[in-house]
Amino acid sequence: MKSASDIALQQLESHIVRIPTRKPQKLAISTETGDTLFLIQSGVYLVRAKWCDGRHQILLLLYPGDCMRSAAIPPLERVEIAAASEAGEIWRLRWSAALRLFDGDPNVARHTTDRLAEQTARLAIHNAIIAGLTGDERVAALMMELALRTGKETPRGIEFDMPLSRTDIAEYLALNADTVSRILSRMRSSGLVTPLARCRYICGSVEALARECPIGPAIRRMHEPASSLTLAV
Amino acid sequence: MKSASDIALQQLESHIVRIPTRKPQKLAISTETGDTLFLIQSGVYLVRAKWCDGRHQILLLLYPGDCMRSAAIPPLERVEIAAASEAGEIWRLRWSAALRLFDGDPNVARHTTDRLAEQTARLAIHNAIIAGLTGDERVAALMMELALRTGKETPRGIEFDMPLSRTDIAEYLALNADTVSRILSRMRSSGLVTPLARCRYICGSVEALARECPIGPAIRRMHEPASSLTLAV
DNA sequence: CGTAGATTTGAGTTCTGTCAAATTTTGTGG
DNA sequence: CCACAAAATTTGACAGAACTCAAATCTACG
Repeated sequence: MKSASDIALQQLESHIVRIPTRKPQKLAISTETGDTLFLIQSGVYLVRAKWCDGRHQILLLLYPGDCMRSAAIPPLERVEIAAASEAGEIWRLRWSAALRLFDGDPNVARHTTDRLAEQTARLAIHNAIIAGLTGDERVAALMMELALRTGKETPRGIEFDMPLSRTDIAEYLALNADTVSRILSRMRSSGLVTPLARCRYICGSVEALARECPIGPAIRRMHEPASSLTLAV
Repeated sequence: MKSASDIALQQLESHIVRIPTRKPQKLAISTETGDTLFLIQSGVYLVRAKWCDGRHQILLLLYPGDCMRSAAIPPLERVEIAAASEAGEIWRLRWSAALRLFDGDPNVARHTTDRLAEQTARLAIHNAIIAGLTGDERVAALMMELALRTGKETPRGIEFDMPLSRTDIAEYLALNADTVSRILSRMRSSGLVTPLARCRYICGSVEALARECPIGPAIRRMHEPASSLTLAV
């Protein structure tokens, strides 16, 4: 069964640039390049901003199905989309081409617009996380996000990859890499998450994680697979 | 001369609810109400989220010309749009009605979509401000934002209203009201801004403010009146 | 003029950042 | 498969920025 968006995307074939990526690969987003739409096909990506004085910051995580419009990126010095997963694929097309498609197919326009609205909501909730939660609560929120978005159910809990290094986590959660390391040590010893391998964790109970952070329910609604925000087209 | 968006908005007359507001007035945004589009006509508004434990937080400031789609608001407990200016006007229409209009007039669709993308960029830059700047730098960023968005040039500098209370500022910048008060005292004594009256300031040099915060140039590009992001329709 | 609310300021505490050293992990070549 | 170097992570000790609590002061408004 083909969904409307599949059909619409076929019409775009000629305009889409398919970009397979490996782990540290980066796509630059500059204002000069012109307005661009990115469609995440597989893998996790980081939207990272770099400042004048060499400081970095991760604004947003992108998951499969997400859309990202470069005009929605603030005019910071340098912004890039960095591949966090070992392998992934991202599609790129000019916003003007997307607009032409939208004119012809309102359903695709709606789907994309709704996805972009979801990005906005994710930014807002991430704002709330950074602004209002303690370090431990922020890390718990990130674990929930990754477990719900990319995890797989197993008899022992939800298993998921952690594609972010300590530095990445710190840049995403507005913490220090040393502090992140300390917090993860505490989470390990309290049994909230258990490392299975390098960059792979298992979480016995997402409920326990949710109890660790005051906006747990909102994070669940935002990232849970069958969420009302994941619009069927 | 009528702009395209003016003409398009005329077609919407029958669907728009015009809401004049006074200072502490609040418009509730709930997921049950359905997807809604808000158009700021005049005044400054706060998008405020309330958490379970009674804590508040201001996610975003809205200025005249801004659009806000309720689907772009995260599923937090309670979210509301609060009037910050003494008087203002905000228009409300259902997203479904907006979509019908978009189908008929691609220009309005583009204008609205671009405005919503600008909101996303504003959220992202606010993220960067909260995540990476010190308290003093954050307040400087807020002053720049208000001065550039709502200020008027005078021989002595830019004059602007401060529609936010100390508590509001604290909720917006992820600080404590006491800390905000201390920072404002320092800014007064260093002459970066000078109070003219209750809730009214004059800033002698926006450049001096920009020097106080590492992402000053980005804030300028984001909020300056003739910015490339303010799209002419 | 008096009261309620907002703001300012001080003193002490806590969380997180900074710096440095130890330890683990990863990648490379023999 | 092992040894080695480079990078990432962990952990400790200390410092600093911001929070909490409390009291004093100011402002708006009836």
